[in-house]
Amino acid sequence: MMQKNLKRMATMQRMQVTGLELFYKNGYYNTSVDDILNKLELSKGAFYYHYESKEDFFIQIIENLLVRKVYSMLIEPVEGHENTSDLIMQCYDNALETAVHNEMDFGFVLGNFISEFNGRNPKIMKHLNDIIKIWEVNLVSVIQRGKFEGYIDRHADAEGVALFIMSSFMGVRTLMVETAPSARKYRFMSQLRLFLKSIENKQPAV
Amino acid sequence: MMQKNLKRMATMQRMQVTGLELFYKNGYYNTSVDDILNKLELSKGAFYYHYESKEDFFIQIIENLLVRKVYSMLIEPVEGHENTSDLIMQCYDNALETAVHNEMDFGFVLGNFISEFNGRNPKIMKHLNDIIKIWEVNLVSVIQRGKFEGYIDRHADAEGVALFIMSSFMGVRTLMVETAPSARKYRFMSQLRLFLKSIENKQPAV
DNA sequence: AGAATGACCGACTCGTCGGTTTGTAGTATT
DNA sequence: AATACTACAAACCGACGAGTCGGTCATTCT
Repeated sequence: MMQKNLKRMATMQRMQVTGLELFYKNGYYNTSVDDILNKLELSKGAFYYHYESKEDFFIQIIENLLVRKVYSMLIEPVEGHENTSDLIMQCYDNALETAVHNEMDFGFVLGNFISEFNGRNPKIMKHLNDIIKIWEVNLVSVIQRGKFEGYIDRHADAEGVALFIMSSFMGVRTLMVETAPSARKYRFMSQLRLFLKSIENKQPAV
Repeated sequence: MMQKNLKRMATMQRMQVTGLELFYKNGYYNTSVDDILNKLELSKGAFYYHYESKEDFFIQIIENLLVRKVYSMLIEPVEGHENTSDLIMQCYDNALETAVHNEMDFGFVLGNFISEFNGRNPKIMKHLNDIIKIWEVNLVSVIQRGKFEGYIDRHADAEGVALFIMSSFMGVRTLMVETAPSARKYRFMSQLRLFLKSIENKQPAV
C-alpha cells in the first residue's frame, strides 16, 4: 500500500513538473489541461482522478514546486553570515544567469504569474502573494542582520532596500526576455553593486 | 465625405479605448471580442468591418494608444533642461501615483503585455519591444545630457543607469498590485532618490 | 429618383477547453 | 475464487470564442 501511494505521487509529480513548465512557457489560461496530458501521454481521466480542477492543480504546483524553488534560489543563498551585499550579489547574479540561458528562474515565474492572475483570480493571487511576502520578509531580516553585524549602514531603510532589490530584479527579468540578456545582466549587476555599495557601512567595526 | 471618415474614426477610437481597458484588466487572451462589443453595444459585424482580426486590432491599439501614452508619461516629462535626477524623480513619482489610485499607468501596462505575449506572439512582441527601445534610448540620452550639463557624474554608465531605473520601475509596479501600494511607492521613491544621488556630479560646474 | 456605398446587425460555423461519465486492466483484500 | 479498489482510458457534453456571411438601413452621388 506504500507502493500504491508511491505510484500516485509519482504521477502527480510528473503532472506538476510538466504543468509548471507549460504554464510558464505559454501562460496558465493559454495552456489547456490536454496540452499537459498529451505531453505525458495521459488522459483526462487520470488528471481528474488526481485533481479536482485545473485551479486546484495549479495551487498544488505553487505549494509544491514554486515555494521550494523560490526558497532554494532566492532565500537560502542570502542566509549566510558573510558580507551581506556580497551574498545578495552572488544570489541574484546566479538567479539571472539561469535567465540568460532561457531556463526558468523562479523570481520571474512569480512575476509572470502575478501579472497574469492579478485582478482575475483572487484565490491564486493570495498564494502567489504569500510567496512574495516570504521573500520580502526574509530579505528585510537579512539586511537588518547586516546592519547589526556591521556590514550595512545603520541608517539604511531595510524595507526600502529590500523592495528596491526585489523590484529591480523582477523588472530586469522582463527586460531581459527579448534584448541582449547577457549584456543587460552585466549592466544590471554593475548598478546593483553600486547601489549596495552606497548602503554599506563606511566605518566597519574592526 | 469628411463626415464619413469622422464617424469611422470615432467608432474605431471607441473600440480601441475600451479594448485597451479590458485587455489591461483581464489580459488579451482572457478578453473576448464580444466582451468589448457588449460594453459598447456594438456587434461582431462592426468589429470585423473595421479590423481584420483581434490581433490586428491589438496592434493598432499599441500604435495609437500605448505609444503615445508612454511618450507623454515616461519620455516627455524627463526632457527638460533642469537637474536630471529631479526630472526623473518627478516623472516616476507621478507615474506611480496613478498606480496607487489603480489607474492605468502605461509603464506597467507595457510590462504586463510583455509577460503575456513573450514567447507566444512574436509579431506583437516586436511592437511592444519597439516601445521599450524608444523608452530606453530616450532615457539613456537624457542621462548622457545630464553628464554633459554637469548634473550627473561623468563616470556613470548611462545605459546601466537607464536599465536600472526602468527595471526597478517595472518591478515595483508588479509589487504594488496587491500590497500597500502607497507605502511601497514611498519606500521605492526614497531608494530611487538615494540611487540617483549616488550618481550625481559631486563637483558641479559653477 | 435610383444606384451605390459606408456602417452595422445577428445568426451561424467550427474549433477549443474545462469538466463528466462510463468502462476496464491490474492489484490487493477477504 | 470472488470482491473491491486503484489508476487510469476514451468517449462525450456544454460553453464559449474567433471569424464569416447574408442582409439592412441611412447617407451620398449621379
